[in-house]
Amino acid sequence: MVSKLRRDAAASRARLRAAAEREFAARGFAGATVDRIAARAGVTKAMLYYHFDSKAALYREILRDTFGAVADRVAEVRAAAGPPEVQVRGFIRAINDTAMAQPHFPPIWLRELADGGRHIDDSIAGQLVRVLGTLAAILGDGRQAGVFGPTPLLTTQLGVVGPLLLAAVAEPIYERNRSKLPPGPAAAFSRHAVLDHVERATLAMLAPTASATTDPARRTR
Amino acid sequence: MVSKLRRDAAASRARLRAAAEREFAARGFAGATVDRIAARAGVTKAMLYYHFDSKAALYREILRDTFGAVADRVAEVRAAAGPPEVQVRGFIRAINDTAMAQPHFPPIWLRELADGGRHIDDSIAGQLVRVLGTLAAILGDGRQAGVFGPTPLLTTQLGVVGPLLLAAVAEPIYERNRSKLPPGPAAAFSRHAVLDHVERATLAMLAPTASATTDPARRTR
DNA sequence: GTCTATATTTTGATAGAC
DNA sequence: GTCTATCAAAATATAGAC
Repeated sequence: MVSKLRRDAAASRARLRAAAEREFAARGFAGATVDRIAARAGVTKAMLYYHFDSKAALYREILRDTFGAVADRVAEVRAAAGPPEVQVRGFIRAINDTAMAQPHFPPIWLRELADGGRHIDDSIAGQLVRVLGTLAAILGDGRQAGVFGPTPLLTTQLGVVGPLLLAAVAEPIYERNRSKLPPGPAAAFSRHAVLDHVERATLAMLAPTASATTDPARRTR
Repeated sequence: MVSKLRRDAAASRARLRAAAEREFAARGFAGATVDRIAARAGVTKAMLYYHFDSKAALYREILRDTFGAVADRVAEVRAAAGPPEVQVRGFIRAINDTAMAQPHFPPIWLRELADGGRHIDDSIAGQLVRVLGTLAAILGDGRQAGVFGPTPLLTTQLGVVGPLLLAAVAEPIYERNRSKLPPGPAAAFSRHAVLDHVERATLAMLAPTASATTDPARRTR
């Protein structure tokens, strides 16, 4: 019966993980309560402390796995090689796909940024650096191939994740307040349109002729 | 001595307001405590409850005033008239200026979005609608003048505020982890560069030739 | 592995003196 | 207007039975 017990234990743990992802996404670390997480998972609070050391440890495990999944996805994009423009598109789509497939990801990332990265330990930071490192490698390729100009790494990342993350969390708010918004097709909302805008804006910024995307005050060319 | 008392009372209230802005920005509504707000303000918790009805009421007052200030600023941009492109630049700079002048604004807005707008009452929503209405008017002008194409209002807004807000909250995180980031000028960070990117990307999207910024699946032209 | 019951701390909010 | 002292609710975490 060990296998039975193991399966059940794994199931409880998985249910707690999923419940915690939803709770942390909806209310943030401070706003979440272990009571609600356990209730959402259909188990008791004591079970949560059997499977996880603490509320903070559970939260950090989610951060680590989520950013790790993003890092893995963008690493696959880079491993598939291809022209730099295609890899940049792949990077953008990897972020967007993750945001779509794991709805807890955008609100949790936004809150963590607003928190100044309070819960980011070394292993979580390592995943974030992996993501940034992959983007840097893609941009470096493009620069060497002459298809990209001087590449402002962090501006590029913010230009990608900013609109994509905000679109994810703003969508339900827009829907809920549709009556208050100006009517007509101009105010229609589509995450696909945001993704499209990000792709165009990013590739335009990276084009060799767009030299002014660097701060004029410190241009070195 | 009424004036003396009044001045002191106003000073306490102002100190509490400022302390609350910092506390809510750093920790969010749920993470903030009235004890810390009072301590930061140099008064006691009882004073906080003398000047404000509750923690939530204090928070909502800050939301209302902050978004109201943004709405006022963009309204000034529009009132100054000028060509649509200039007004769009002015809109973007108004958001950026507010983020620079009131550091609590970006983290609070990001958290409120991640929260699904939980604390947004009707009067706060009214300020947000004012901002969006002003942007819609600017884009409408440009469309009528033929200098803008079909104008996706919400995509435009997200393309503007996404990178600007994220740049504001990410700056200290980048600074703190500079050693972990790839070295060299490519990884240098500049909020001015982000602002510059947002201006270019937004105006490029609005150009009449950029018809594909609308979701292809629902293009109606 | 899972539960009930409980200990402990923190926190929002108030009473009452000055 | 401002403070000290305190209450009551909520929340993290654990003990101990099954």
